[in-house]
Amino acid sequence: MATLQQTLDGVGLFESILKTTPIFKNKEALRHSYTPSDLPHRGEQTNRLATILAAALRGETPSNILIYGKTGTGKTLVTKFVAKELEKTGEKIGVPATTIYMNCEVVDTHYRVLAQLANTLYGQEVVPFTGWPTDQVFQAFFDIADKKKQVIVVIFDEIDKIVKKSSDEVLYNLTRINTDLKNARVSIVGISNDLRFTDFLDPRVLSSLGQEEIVFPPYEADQLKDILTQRAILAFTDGVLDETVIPLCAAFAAREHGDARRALDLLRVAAELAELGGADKVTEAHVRSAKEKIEQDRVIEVVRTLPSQSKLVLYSIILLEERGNGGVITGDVYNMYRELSRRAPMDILTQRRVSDLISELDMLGIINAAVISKGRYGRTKEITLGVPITRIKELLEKELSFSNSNLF
DNA sequence: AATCCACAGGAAGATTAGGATA
DNA sequence: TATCCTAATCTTCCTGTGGATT
Repeated sequence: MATLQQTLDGVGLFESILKTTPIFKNKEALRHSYTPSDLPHRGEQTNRLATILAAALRGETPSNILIYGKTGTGKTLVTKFVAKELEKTGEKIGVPATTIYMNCEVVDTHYRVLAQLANTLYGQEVVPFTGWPTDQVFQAFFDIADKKKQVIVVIFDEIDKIVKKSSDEVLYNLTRINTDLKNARVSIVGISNDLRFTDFLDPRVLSSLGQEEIVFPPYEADQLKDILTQRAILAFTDGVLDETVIPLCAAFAAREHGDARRALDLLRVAAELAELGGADKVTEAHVRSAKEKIEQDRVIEVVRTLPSQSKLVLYSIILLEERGNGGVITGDVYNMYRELSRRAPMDILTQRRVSDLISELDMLGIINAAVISKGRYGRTKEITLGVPITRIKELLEKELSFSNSNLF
């Protein structure tokens, strides 16, 4: 230890960092994936879910369940928690209950769902990523499932994704599978962010899937405060948080549909900023900068994943805004856009389409586009940028020149 | 009051990409 | 593997319109 200390003193780089008390004790406790042993303000939902699934332990088939709630309301956490408890208890009392968790953002096709189910039950890669006919995969899953008497609880997280991306056919098959199974029983838990996603569902699937429904309401500000306090005790060294920090994080997150993830992110990023700046306490100012940073990162990410035509439209708007002779309107943007795509060269879209792209950028919150009338001089959209441009401009120049170098 | 700009934004058809199906 | 389907993207053509100007 002494030699290490000497080395550091010699280099001097880490000196100041080591002198201050570290802010984090255990950063893991702030991650989304961290499962605390106690879930504040979700007792009611936990109990409902456990009560329904308890049927599995009595050897009956639990009702299928649909769980609704916006992002960061604890749906996934509660479900995973209950699922784990169910397996644990099942093992203890000798009633086999298997739970399979699946995130439909990743596992998003009919084939992949069945392959994942089969492979989890076999405990190894029996079904390859691709290649088999879908009904053969279904048969493989069916066979392994029915080998022994057991209840299989399949959890579809973000179930709305799979319905939108492919179809509800898998769900239909799974809801009917119990009539053919001799030993095993399958029940389904669907988790959805989208409250209206049942509109897209086949009514036959819906009636079977929605036997029970559990709603997770957004957290109130003081509930968020409790959650943050619970995590903060684990995550931080005592006394590094100003007392205004947690209430402020909670208030910001409550304003955005009571998202606990957002609240935790704010707290974590604020503390990281404090650490980076060499501060020994996290203050209100850090929370405010954290809010800005998170927002910027979000925008950067959105811009990065934009289709290239939209990027070019956005770049045109930025150039015009910088030039700064008054309000930017659709016609100007289109002329600039056409000039740029001609030079690129890229396909040139019609003004009608570009107008829609501008509206989409508006929806994403990157720009503000308001329809105004300039009287004799027509009706148009007046466009202003909704976010600071420097980082976006750099990003766009990098990405657009990657595909061609004639633009700049 | 009438005109008319510069688009907005709806409808419908064409084109295209990627997944489903045989 | 080929081709069939579907949903998303894009075009063409269109009607509608707030208000400064005449």
